[in-house]
Amino acid sequence: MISIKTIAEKCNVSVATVSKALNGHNDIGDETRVRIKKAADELGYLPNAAARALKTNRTYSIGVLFEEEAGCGLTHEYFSGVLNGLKLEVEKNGYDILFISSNFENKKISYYEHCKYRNLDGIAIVCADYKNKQVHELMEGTIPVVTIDYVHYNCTAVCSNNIQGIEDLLRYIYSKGHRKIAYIHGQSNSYVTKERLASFYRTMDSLGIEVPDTYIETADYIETTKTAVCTKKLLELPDPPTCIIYPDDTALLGGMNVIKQLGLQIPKDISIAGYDGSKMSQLLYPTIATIKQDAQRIGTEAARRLICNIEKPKLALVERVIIEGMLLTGQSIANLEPNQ
Amino acid sequence: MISIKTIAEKCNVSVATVSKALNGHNDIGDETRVRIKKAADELGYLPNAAARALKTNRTYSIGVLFEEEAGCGLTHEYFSGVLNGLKLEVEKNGYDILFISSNFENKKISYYEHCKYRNLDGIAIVCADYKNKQVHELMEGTIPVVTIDYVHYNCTAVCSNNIQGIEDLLRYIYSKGHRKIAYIHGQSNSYVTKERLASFYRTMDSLGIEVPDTYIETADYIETTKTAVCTKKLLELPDPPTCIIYPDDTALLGGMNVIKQLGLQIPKDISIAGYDGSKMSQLLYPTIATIKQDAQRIGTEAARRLICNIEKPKLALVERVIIEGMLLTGQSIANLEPNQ
DNA sequence: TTACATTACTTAATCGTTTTCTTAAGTCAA
DNA sequence: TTGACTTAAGAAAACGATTAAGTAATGTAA
Repeated sequence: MISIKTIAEKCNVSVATVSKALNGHNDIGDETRVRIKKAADELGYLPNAAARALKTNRTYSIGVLFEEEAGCGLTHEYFSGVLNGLKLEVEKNGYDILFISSNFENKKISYYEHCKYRNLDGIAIVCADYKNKQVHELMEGTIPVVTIDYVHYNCTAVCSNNIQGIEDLLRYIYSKGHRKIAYIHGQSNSYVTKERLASFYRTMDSLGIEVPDTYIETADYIETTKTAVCTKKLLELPDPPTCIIYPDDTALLGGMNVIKQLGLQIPKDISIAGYDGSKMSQLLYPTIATIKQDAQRIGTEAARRLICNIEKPKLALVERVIIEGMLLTGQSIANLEPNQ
Repeated sequence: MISIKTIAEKCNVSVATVSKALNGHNDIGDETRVRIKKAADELGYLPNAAARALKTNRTYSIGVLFEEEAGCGLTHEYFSGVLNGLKLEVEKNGYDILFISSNFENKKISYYEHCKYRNLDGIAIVCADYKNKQVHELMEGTIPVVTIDYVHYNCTAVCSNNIQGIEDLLRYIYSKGHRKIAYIHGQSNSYVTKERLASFYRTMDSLGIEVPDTYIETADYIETTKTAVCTKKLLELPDPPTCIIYPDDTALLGGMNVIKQLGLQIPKDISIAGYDGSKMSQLLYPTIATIKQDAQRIGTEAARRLICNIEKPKLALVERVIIEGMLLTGQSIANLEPNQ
């Protein structure tokens, strides 16, 4: 293995000189520095990450927490988009990404312990169960953390603008003449759901529309069984809605199928909208009204803030970054006011 | 920081004794071992990964190559399924996953150099551009490698059974009475495509059906524009097919839309089939005939073989593992022989 | 009793870096 | 000439673990 020592011998200098030359210290003569750098190149020298980490307490690796509860996780287009953005930005800055697990040798340890053991420079929590105490231990520890779509007093957070997203979607639907709008929202305990639901009520309120309780249902994200049931229920109401908003584009499919099975047409008989702006939503027929979340950008931004907090601890800040989504109108919302 | 030294002082023994006690060497007395382990637990001791790696040349981390060329990559359900399986199995064995990039500090280095620098114990190539010389450098190096859906003389490979997959799909379509079957296949340079296409011709041959060249088209995976064009072209042939097989479930959507726009019904007027068995394919209306690839299992199996090769180099083997897919018949294939 | 094993430890070297403290040589002003 | 300063390099300790080699205390066989 080519080490600093090999170079030192070749150049007839000490290892200290080599180290300093390669790290750009200014107490090395120009001629010597050039000679050493040339030798390092020729020998194909690469520093040993472990040795460096041991000495400097910096690993240049970022831990990513990506828990997949209930089939969610890596296979979700939104989260993998975030991860992708994160990865690109982190790598651009010379860091690597390591997944945080709660295993160590044959036994279980906490996420935080795992991070300490691996000496991670920073942590990005992309997808996690925030009811898990271990996740809070992580956020309250001493390693810089950035959270995605979740706010904690001790961590920088990057969030999709769910409030604006729902408002935009709703105002668009309203502009097409809809007044009877139902909302099947996601699991009610999540941060994201709370924002979206509150924004739904606020926007409806500001539009002067009272929402009957029968128009609000709960279903899981991604899951289609429950949305199918809810859709049926909504359509069979004495005064059914003219438009249904789903938790996300995937969950929407459950409703879409029921609608087709009932022999109804979208958007002629019933309008529908999703959330996420998944690739698929724009490939369906008709294309779906939805809010495209800028997943990649959320990842990039999270990486940037995190690295900044790592490298300039004096300037470190607990920030709140909001990333705007974009309305995709699609063809799934009927125009109820042809005179407009 | 709690180190082996802290424990040694607390127990009045040398650091060597602590190290050996914790690592289960047998030249430590029972009473001492128990005392040391207890102290380690009480102090919340965790070994320093860097120090250990430096001394032992083992990092307990597995590099994953996951290149996203052209929007593919992490957001693809198949690949992220593989990654998920890989992650779970690797973690169960006390390893962590690190993404391999080609960055180091501010400059570019090769994947292989990156792996050497990080001292990775093994490498899983999940999604890569095999025309890239760097990928071959990786496969031909001295670090154990497992490849997914690609075979190289120097690496263990875990592949989805594409040959059987296409055969199963085709025989099912045949059994429903179809004889005029078109195949829009993926990019022709890939290993997977070659297998599928060959299997298509072989199966048709063994069924005694001659395939007109006009029934074979090329499109990209995931991409819908080209499949839309091809579908139109196929349907306008003087003697159009009764069934079209698409590169994958996503690319199929492009064709599906064209079909609907032409006012045709699936499967009454035209039958279609996909590949992958994506979640979405079974949520569409009608549900799609497709081959479900066992992505998670492919990941698990890859991890298992890789770790085996790492830990027992004497038994290390270049293996070829084939993972079977499963036919999902769906409702998208018309029954042309009602008497059957 | 001697010689040799066995047991249960300790000593010390080592992995590849970084960094503080020295040191030697050269420069320059008084 | 002397002392102070600057520059360019080296020596050595340190990071936290592992491990080969050494050592004392005990047991045991001839």
